Amino acid sequence: MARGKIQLKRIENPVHRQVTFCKRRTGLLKKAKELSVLCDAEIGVVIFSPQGKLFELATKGTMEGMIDKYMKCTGGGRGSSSATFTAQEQLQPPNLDPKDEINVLKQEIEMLQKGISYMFGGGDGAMNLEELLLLEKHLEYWISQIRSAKMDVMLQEIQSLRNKEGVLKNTNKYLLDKIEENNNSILDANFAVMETNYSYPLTMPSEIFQF
Amino acid sequence: MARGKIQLKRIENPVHRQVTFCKRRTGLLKKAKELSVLCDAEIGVVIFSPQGKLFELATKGTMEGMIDKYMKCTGGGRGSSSATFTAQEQLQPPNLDPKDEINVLKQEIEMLQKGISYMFGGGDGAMNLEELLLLEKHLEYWISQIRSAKMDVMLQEIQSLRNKEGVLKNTNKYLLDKIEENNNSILDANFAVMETNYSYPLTMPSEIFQF
DNA sequence: ATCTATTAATAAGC
DNA sequence: TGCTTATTAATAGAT
Repeated sequence: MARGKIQLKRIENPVHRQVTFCKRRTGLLKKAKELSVLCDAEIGVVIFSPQGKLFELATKGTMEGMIDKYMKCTGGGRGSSSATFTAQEQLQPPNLDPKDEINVLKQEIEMLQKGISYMFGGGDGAMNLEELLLLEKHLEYWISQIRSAKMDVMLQEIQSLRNKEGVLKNTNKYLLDKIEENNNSILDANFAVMETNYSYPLTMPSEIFQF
Repeated sequence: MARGKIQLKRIENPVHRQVTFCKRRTGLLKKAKELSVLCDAEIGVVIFSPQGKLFELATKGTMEGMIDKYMKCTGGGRGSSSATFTAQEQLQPPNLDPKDEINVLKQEIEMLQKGISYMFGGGDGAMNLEELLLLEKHLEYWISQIRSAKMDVMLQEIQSLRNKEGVLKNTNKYLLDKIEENNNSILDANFAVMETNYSYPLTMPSEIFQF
């Protein structure tokens, strides 16, 4: 997929093959993780390099758990090497084999980690313990900071508007008083002048003051 | 990788999720096959859909063979299945005594739970796994709901205050117009009346209108 | 399922 | 290995 098409056949040049193996292995595991996260799927990938080196990925729980699940699905009663782990299936608190207990605990941790990743959206599910501890320590602070920032802006806006409201109400009162006074002075003047044709409301429409 | 970036998190829309699952599952298996052919690697992929349906690929021999090979690799040589944590090529600190390992993991879990309790303030640290899973699934929804509720209240307040502001401004304008008119009518009347001692401001203190 | 506009992966080259 | 870049491949959203 770059600088030229590739042929879908074994790369003969050993160097090229090794480089490609490394790159594509990474890509494949990334894709598997993405699929798992995006679609809530449980995925296990096992890769043996030509030299027999193992690379693996289990997106939920352990690879052993995946294998057990796989065995059940395919109905294969064949115990094979995984017979050891079939007992792992949700045996409750009573006495667990240490290895099983470790697996159970690891699963729990992974789920907790995933939960936290979800909370923080961008998580790729690969947070380590140190990061999580730091997270724990500063979480409340972060949350309060973010909320407080948003809150400040909105409260400021509300306060500003309330101030405006107060000023405007005072202004209205002032203006109403003036009108009253004008009115009085006009009435006072009436004794000396002819009635004018002009008229205006002495009170404001009441709904104007309805809040 | 198309028509817009995607966020690396569970797709909430079930239809989209299903479609994406189908497409990416195909893509993943294709990539696995390519890697196997190009680099002469032996690859096994197991995918469980959210509904538990199984999809698999074994590029050489059978999946069972792969599993056996895997078991030999993990069980025999390299201690423990390091698949759980970050899955990939994470080398674990040498071999821990199983009992120690269990204690370490238990501590980790406790700390993670504490972290989550912190986030939710009221937590008593006694959440069980099921609760945590539920939490994980609905967390984003909860957060958005809570924030949206708060936001609604504040936006409503702001809108209400803005409305008040508008009404009050209009009222002020109306009142000012009336004063102007009154003033004019008084001036009109002046030709016939004696000058009165009464006076009033023709304009409002300017700072009243400063916002 | 099919069709594209885009993003993502990656072959080459250093 | 780790970058960078030119291209190809995968695929999100729409149909």
